[in-house]
Amino acid sequence: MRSTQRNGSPDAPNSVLGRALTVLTAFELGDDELSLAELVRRTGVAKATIHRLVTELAQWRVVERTPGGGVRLGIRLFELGQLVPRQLGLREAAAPFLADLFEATHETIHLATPDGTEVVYVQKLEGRAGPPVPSRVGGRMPMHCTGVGKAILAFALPQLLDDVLRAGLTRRAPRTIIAPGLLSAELERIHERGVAYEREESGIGVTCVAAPVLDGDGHAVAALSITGWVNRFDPERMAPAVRTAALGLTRALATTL
Amino acid sequence: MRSTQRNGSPDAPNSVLGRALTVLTAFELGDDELSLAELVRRTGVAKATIHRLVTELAQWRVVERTPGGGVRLGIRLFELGQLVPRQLGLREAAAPFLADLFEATHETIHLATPDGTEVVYVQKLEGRAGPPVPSRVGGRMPMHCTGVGKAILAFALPQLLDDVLRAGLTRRAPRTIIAPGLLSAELERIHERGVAYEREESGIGVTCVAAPVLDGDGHAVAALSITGWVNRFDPERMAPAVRTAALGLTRALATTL
DNA sequence: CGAGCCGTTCCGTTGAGTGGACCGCATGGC
DNA sequence: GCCATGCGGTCCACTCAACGGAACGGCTCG
Repeated sequence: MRSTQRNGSPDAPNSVLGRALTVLTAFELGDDELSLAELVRRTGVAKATIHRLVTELAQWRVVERTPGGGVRLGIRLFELGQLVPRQLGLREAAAPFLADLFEATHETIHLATPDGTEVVYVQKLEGRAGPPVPSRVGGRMPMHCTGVGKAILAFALPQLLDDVLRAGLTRRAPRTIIAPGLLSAELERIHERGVAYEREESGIGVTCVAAPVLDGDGHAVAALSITGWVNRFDPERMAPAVRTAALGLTRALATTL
Repeated sequence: MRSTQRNGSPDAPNSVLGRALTVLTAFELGDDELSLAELVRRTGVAKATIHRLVTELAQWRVVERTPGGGVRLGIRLFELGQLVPRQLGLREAAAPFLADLFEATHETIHLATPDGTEVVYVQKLEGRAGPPVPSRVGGRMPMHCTGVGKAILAFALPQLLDDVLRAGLTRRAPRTIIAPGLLSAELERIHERGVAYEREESGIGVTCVAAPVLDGDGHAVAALSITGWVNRFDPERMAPAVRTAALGLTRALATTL
C-alpha cells in the first residue's frame, strides 16, 4: 500500500510529470519563495533536474523566478485554478446567496465542496468581529470536525462515511467528535433537520451552523455555513437563514443544469 | 520569431512538460469538460499521449475524469492556484480595504495586479445594481482600456508603456484610447493626481475610478477600482475613497515586508 | 583565504515517452 | 441489418528527451 501523503500523490515518481508536480506541490502555505536547493531537499529530485524543470515551468509562467534566484508559484497557476469548474460554477451561483447572508448577519460565511474525506473551501466572507478561523479559500479541513463537512457527510453516499472513519477521526479541539458511533448518530440528526451544528469541535470558542447544497440525486455537492463566537452567536437563530440560502442555491444549480 | 499565443507559451513543445501544460491551457472559460478527442484536436498531441498524460494528471487530481469519459480541470489546480503569493498576499492585505469600500458604496470593486501588458483580476466584489462587466477573478484585460490598468501603467517603469504600445492599443469600446499620444498624456495626468478615470473605454455605459497600490520604489504592484453605470455613478465623488483605500493598502503592504 | 553553499552548465548514457496501429463499443445514416 | 464513423482505451518496438554526476564561478561566512 502506498503511503498517505497529504497531496495524495504517487510517491517517488520516475516520470517527468510526476517530478514536476512534486515540485509544485512542494510549496506550502507560508512559502513565499523557495530556493532551488530547498526544492531539492523537499522533493528529493536531482539538482540539475530541478533546475531544468523550473526553467521550463517559468517559461509558462506557472512559476516565476525571483531576482535572488528563488522560485515562487506563478500567476498563471492562479488563472488556471480559477477555471476549475468545481469551484467556478459553485462560486458564481452562490455569490448572491452568500452576499445576502453576509449582509444580514455580518458573520463569517463559508462555502465548501467535498474532495475525498475532506472539504475544500471555495469561498469565505470574513466578518469583522468574528473569531479567527484557520479556514482559507483553497484550504482543506477534515469533514468530521466542521459544520460544512458534517452537513455534506450527512447527505452523501454511505461509502463516504466509511472512508472518513477509515481515515480516522482526528481530534482538532476538545469537543471534536472522535467516536464513530456518536458521529453516525449526529449525521442522522443532521439528515433529519437539514442543518448541521458545530460547537467548538474544530476550535475553542468557535461555533457554526451549516446546510448542504444538493444535486438532483439529493447528494451534497457543497455546503455553506455561518460561523461566530460561541458566546456571542446563537447558531439556532441563524439556522433558518443558512437553510434557506442552501435551498436557494440548490435550486439555482438545478435550473442551471 | 515565435508566434504570440494567448498563453504566451512555446508552441509545438517536444517536452513532456510542455505537452502537459498545453493540455491544461487548452481549457478555456466556457469549457466545463473536454473529451479526449477534443483535446487531441486542440493541442495537436497524439491520442495515446493525451490519454497517458490525462491519466497521470488525474492521479494527482490536477484534472478529473467524468463518468462520460471526459476531462475537467481538477480541484487540486484550484488549491495550488490559491497558494500563488502574487495574489495571496495581496488579497489578504486588501480584504479589509475592499470590504470597507464595498460597504460604503455597494458598487463593484476590483483588485488587479499587472502581468505582462495585461492586468489579472485578483478580487472582485460585485455590486447588486452595478453594470455587468466582463471581468472575472483570474481573468485578464488589456492595461490601456481599464481603470486599474491605466493606474498601474502610470506608476510603472517606462519600459512597460513601450511594451503596451508594441502589443497594440486594441479597441474594446467606442471610447477606448487607441492613440499612443493620448495615452501618454492621460498617464501623465494620472501620475499627477494619483487617480485614474475610465469612461466607457472598456464597455458602453460603464465608468470607473482606480488608484494604484505601490511598492517601496513607488512602482505599482496592483490597483483597485470602483465601477458603476456612467449616468448613475459619479467617479469624481468616489475618487477620494479609492485613493484612500489604495494608500492604506500601500502602507499595509509596506509594513508587512 | 579556504570551506561550504548556492545557481548554473555540460554531456554521455539510458529508459521514459512516443505514436502508429489496433480493439471494442456506441451511434447513426443508408 | 449493416457498414462508416468517432469514441476511449491499449499495446509495444523504437528513439530521443530527460537524467544526474561532475565541474564551474560567485557568494558569504569564519
